[in-house]
Amino acid sequence: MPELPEVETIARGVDARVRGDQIVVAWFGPKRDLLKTPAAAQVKGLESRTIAGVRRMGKHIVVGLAATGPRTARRNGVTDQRGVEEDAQWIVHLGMTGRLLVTTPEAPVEPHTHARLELKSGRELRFVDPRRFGRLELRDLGKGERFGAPGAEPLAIEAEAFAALFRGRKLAIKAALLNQTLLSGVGNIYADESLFRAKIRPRRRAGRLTQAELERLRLALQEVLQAAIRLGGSSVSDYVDAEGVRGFFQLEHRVYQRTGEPCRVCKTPIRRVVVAGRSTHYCPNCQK
DNA sequence: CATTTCACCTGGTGGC
DNA sequence: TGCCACCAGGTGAAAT
Repeated sequence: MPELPEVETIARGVDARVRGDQIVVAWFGPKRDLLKTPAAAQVKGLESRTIAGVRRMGKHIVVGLAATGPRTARRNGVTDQRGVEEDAQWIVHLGMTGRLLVTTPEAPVEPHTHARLELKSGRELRFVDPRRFGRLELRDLGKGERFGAPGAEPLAIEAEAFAALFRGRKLAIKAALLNQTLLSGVGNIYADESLFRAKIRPRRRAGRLTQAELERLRLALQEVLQAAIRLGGSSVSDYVDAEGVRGFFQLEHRVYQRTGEPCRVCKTPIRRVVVAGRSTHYCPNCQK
């Protein structure tokens, strides 16, 4: 479900609600296939630590953790942030159906709730994921386990570096956009939407795109991701942010899941094909 | 090494 | 209503 804009929206929302809070109790459910770090080690790394901040890296949510010391003690309900130094990271990947929610401990526990972090403020951070394609991991920075997304950051990459990613590659440009070791954060929706806006067919070989096409693609990708972040992401079925609010970018989709509907530019019916094993939508007239 | 295919899961939808 | 096929925002392991 979540690609870069959805993960960014969630990370910002969670950060605003839990930054500076302290984890009192960490609980993990019986389904352990989604734990990359054993539950006991995650509990140990989380309990009594302070949340230094929450941010996005690629499609991952990085929860920065710091030792709770006198400098982070809460005074008058406000946490003093001075001296908070991240010494561990809780890495959350949402997979297809994962959600990270800030609730109260009394809120009904939804089915497929796999983790609950009870916070000192009275809030609770929950991870819910029906399909269990998500992953939870604890990294100890003291052991040099700092998390780094493998691919380039799509919102920051510049023209030359972007072009270099695809040089000499024979695979379809759509498949290349989905490869997280090249770019981290692009998924099925934004691959299709950026290719439409750049007027490039998804099955074109990546290495055959011209310099001009690659630059159109980079700018289209950055624009579509930024626009989606502004609208809180795309809610195709059940995506919601940290507060349970849906995004609105699905209203701006020009090809994704619009098979057979008229192109918003030229009225040609949108076509669906399978590329890299994923549904791929494009306008056969606008995209060359 | 590069690229493709498939398995991993649950749940919703639409056809019969 | 039930049953079944198919589809879904992702990604890693296995095969080619």
